[in-house]
Amino acid sequence: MARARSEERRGDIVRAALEVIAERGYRGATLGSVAERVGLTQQGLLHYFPTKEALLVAVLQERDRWDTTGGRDREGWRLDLIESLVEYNAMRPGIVQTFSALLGESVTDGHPARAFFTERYTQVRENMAQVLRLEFGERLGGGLTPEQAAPLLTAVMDGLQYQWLLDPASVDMPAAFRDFVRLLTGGDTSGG
Amino acid sequence: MARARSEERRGDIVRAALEVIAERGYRGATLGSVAERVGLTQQGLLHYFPTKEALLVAVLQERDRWDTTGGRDREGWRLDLIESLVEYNAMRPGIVQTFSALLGESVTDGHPARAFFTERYTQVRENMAQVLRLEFGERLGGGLTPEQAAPLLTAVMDGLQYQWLLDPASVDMPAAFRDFVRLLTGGDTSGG
DNA sequence: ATTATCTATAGATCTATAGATAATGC
DNA sequence: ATTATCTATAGATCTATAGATAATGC
Repeated sequence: MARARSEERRGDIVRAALEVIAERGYRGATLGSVAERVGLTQQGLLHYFPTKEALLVAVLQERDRWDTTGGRDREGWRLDLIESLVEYNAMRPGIVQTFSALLGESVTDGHPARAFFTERYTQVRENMAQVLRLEFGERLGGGLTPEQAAPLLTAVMDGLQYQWLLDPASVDMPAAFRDFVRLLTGGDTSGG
Repeated sequence: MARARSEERRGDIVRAALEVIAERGYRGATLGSVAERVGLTQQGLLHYFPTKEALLVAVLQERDRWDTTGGRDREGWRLDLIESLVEYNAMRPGIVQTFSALLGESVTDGHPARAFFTERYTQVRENMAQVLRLEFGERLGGGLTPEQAAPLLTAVMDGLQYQWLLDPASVDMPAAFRDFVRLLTGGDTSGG
């Protein structure tokens, strides 16, 4: 019972942290504001996560559960599932904002999420290359190899997220992503 | 004399701010650390920029001078100049880091750079569409219109910057960008 | 015993204001 | 007069530690 109650509490705290980080970034997020959101004092929160960085680690692990694109054991990805993921993301601006803010911060010197993102992107590029190879073989549109296309596919996903977060009315993220996939897979070149 | 000296000082301060923001982001950048870098006290710096936000505004204006891709009066851009810009960026990780960190932060609620980036991306997409139209007409690879391709081109530039900043040894940013341009312009599809 | 929370608080910072001092430019 | 800087400091925060209190689980 106690264990289960405790795990629940930790989950609540991580969810609150996701929200606060979306609103203010990790540096701007205070333990007090996360604690308040779950009805605890700041010191009460530290009982569950002994430091602010420990809470960040839990948040990053949550990301891996939520979006397994970077997962090592995910062989089952196909390009249309990635399109679906982008569509799903378009319905969850909060969570997209959390991780876009974290990615942005992570490039600063010595940021505690830096190693996480570096490793994650290495893995994501490998997985994307594998997905592309399995689905389209050695050559894609423009004569690109899967390894050449993988960082582009990844970049488009991230870059579109920023444009979309800044101006959702002007950027149709899923449609733009599908446009890119069409381009990549050497879709119709003739035009309408 | 005094005017000239003062402008110099302001320029020094903005350059120092670019560095500190690259290292810690805007929220993490303190006026004291910027001031120290130019040999002033924090209060001395406030003589030139009365608030932290005023300094940020100057930093964002500096971006517009440095990278005029978003400029309203830039009709002279061509795709190969944008490729050159990416190559140039690859030699300036510091400045790329500054603006990647700022972009990441800017998606958080009420961030003082948010309006700047929102407007800037609207302008950048328009400029990119114009460049693509002038150079390649109404249809690009995959049958995309210039307006469809513009957000993708923009997204690839930004997305590649994050991957490159996190792991410069693994991501050849200029080469990847050229790959994308080749893809976009319907380059060789036959493969090697 | 262990777990969950709280109050109190140390120790660091941070931005911004007030007001002094010295130098420069009419 | 104006400009450039400085010292002093108010007023807010922030993270993390110490230690108390109450409840839960052997």
